[in-house]
Amino acid sequence: MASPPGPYLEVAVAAPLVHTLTYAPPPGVRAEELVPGQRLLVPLGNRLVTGFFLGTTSRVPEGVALKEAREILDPAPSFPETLIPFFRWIADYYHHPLGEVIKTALPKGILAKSSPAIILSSEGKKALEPDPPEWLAPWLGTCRIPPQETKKLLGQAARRTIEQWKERGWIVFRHEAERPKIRPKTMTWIVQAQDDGKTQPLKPSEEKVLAILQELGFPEQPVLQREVTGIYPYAGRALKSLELKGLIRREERRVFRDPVAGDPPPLERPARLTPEQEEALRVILPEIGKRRFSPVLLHGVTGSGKTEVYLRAAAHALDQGCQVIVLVPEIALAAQLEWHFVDRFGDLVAILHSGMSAGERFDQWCRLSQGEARIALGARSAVFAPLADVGLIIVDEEHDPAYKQEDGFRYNGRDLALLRGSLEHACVLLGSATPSVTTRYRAAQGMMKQVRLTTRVASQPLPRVTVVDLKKVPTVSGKPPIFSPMLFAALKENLNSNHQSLIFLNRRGFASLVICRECGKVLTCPNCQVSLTLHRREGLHLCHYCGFSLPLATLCPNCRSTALQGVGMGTERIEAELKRLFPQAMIKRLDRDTAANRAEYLATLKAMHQGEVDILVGTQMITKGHHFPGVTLVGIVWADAGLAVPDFKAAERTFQLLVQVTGRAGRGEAEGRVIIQTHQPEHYSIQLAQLHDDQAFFEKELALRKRLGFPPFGRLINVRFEGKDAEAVKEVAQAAGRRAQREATSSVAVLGPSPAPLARIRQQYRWQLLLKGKEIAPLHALACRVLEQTRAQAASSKVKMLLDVDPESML
DNA sequence: AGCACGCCGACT
DNA sequence: GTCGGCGTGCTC
Repeated sequence: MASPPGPYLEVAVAAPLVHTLTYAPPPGVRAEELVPGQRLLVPLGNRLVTGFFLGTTSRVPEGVALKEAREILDPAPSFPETLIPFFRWIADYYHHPLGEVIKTALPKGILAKSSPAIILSSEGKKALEPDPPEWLAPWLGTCRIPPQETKKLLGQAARRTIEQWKERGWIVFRHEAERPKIRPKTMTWIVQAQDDGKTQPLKPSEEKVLAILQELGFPEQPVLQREVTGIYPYAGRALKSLELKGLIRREERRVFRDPVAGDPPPLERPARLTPEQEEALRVILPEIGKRRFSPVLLHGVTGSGKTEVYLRAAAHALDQGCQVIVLVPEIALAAQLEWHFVDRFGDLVAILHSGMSAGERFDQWCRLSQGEARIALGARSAVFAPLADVGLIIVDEEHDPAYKQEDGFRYNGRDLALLRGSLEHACVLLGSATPSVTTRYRAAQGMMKQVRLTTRVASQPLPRVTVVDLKKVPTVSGKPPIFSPMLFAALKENLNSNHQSLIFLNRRGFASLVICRECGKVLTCPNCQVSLTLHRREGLHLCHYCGFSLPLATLCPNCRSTALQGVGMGTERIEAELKRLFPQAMIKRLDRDTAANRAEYLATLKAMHQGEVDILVGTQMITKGHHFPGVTLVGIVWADAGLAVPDFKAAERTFQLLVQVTGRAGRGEAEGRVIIQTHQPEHYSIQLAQLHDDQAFFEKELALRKRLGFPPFGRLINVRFEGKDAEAVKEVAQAAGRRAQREATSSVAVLGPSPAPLARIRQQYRWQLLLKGKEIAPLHALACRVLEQTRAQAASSKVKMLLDVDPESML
């Protein structure tokens, strides 16, 4: 069959294909009529899948039998054309198939698939009609077995029979596209019809419905069909006949499901800005609407009024005719900013986050595409919002590790915000009280502008911070107590004076790390400066970056002491201990486990706000964004827990967390107090957090990173290996490691392979191979070659290989 | 991913 | 001799 003349369509399908595919336009459609971003139904193998039209092309790849696209799925594109270069860049950078990138970017559930239906041919009908098998009888009339039933039959004994019939030509399989599950929600309105002058007799039910309509204000006002059926449940039929008689007209109108339940609480709108806020806006506003890439760091201490700066910047962008994207690290935090934006901008805001139903998300997406909403607010995936003229992208708490997606395609929302800003010539405003080392470095190097907010809005003083050395706390039965005498006394005092307390455990760590009871140091790798993990079974302390190990029975490399001790602790244990110590107190816990139940989570927050909770125990979750004016004491149980994570960002995270959690104390009238318990009071991240000296921390950390070649002075790609068979994973990882070593150049260092810090998750064994180098390009090249060379071996032993570009965490 | 093709053990 | 297991490789 001769191919129709070009141009052809370049299409990305949602399958793990490295290249895009080329199709001929659907029958009767010219390529020029299609709009990039439009969804098409295309044949792929012998099924039909959704494809995204990216643009026309005049060339058909060699040796390819061109197929026709089947149909256009919707008249308007799913995303603006401006996003296509963004998607292409991402696919390339994160080594992820383009179609899958697009699939991830779009709201779930809009991808159409196809499944086979059995169609009976006329010979088949003739042959089978006299004596059909029982299961066929219901379908003989229509000669079609719908896909759902077909699927069932193919899984049964009937399968063989069906295949024989197919060979005889009695049946054929026809692939039918399934309608995507998520569709616009519409409601039916009853509106006045054009009067054609004819009158027809009415049935009693029709009379009744007309009377109800009149009562509801018809025909002056349109009436919702649902209202009518609410009064008279059988109105549907009558309405249909009334429409046929030309007395009314029914209209389907699009409605948007509203994700913001209820009205926002009344929020303060400051009449006047602080001088620092004004100064910040003097810098930021001119960068917006200029249609040029302009990254700005907004470095403001907790409580300094960053939100108001965001709101004014967004308002300015709207005035300039631009659209705005606001990213927040996670939903728990989104709620706060969400209220502020909805309060200020109303329906112009579309909320996109994972806590919403697929239908709601889809609606919000459509409101943005159609220009009805002009501000997209949500977690990291909101960076893909379908806006054609973005003038401002705000990234709140830009340092937050939650911006990194840790499964599937591992992108970083903050980095993509910067990329999108540069591709679409927008201002990108990165806000944080504790900016990441990389961002601060960029600002210091003049790669982005920087503005600072150094004073709290209500000019509360920063709280008094005390550090308690856990090494000097007497042990109870050989183990250190959870609460030092000082923290215990402070908690007791706070309870007596009816103030609230926060107890915080930075538990990114896990039980299997080793601390020296003499000097407080955690065993670390001399090559990578990350902590060693205790592997009791193998009898080793192991580095999860480079594979360095020490024997189980080792002396502390720092002080030669034998007093090495495994440590581990969790919020649950702390809660139990608190309940034992203060049986009369109201104690609540907030962490990933308890927050899984949203109702319970909100109830705890509410009780906290109303002052009913005496002590709140939690993980990082409680450090973020919450404003608890009643809290006067913050206790950090084990500040160095996070330092024990085998991760080059451990010190940075610890510092950020301590500063953030410290900011929770004393936001009301009473002065705040913070007690930091730690085995390592001399560690710079703890000392400098105590002093609130982020400049000193930045400089110290930067010097360290420079020496070790970690970001921002170098780049990382982590090659991960996963599989059910521990031996196979190890073998594949080691084979890949040998290849990488062989190919390593002066510009790439190969660390490992080594078992991943949490070597087994959900029955999957995991190893990793870390590539480190000054530039990303050679890392990419090496990673690709190693993947390519190892692919066959990995596939045959069922080991999955994944790339994590710019890893945020090594867990 | 999904699906067909293809090449070896246990059944009528 | 067939049925059916899942390794291998491709999809415009």
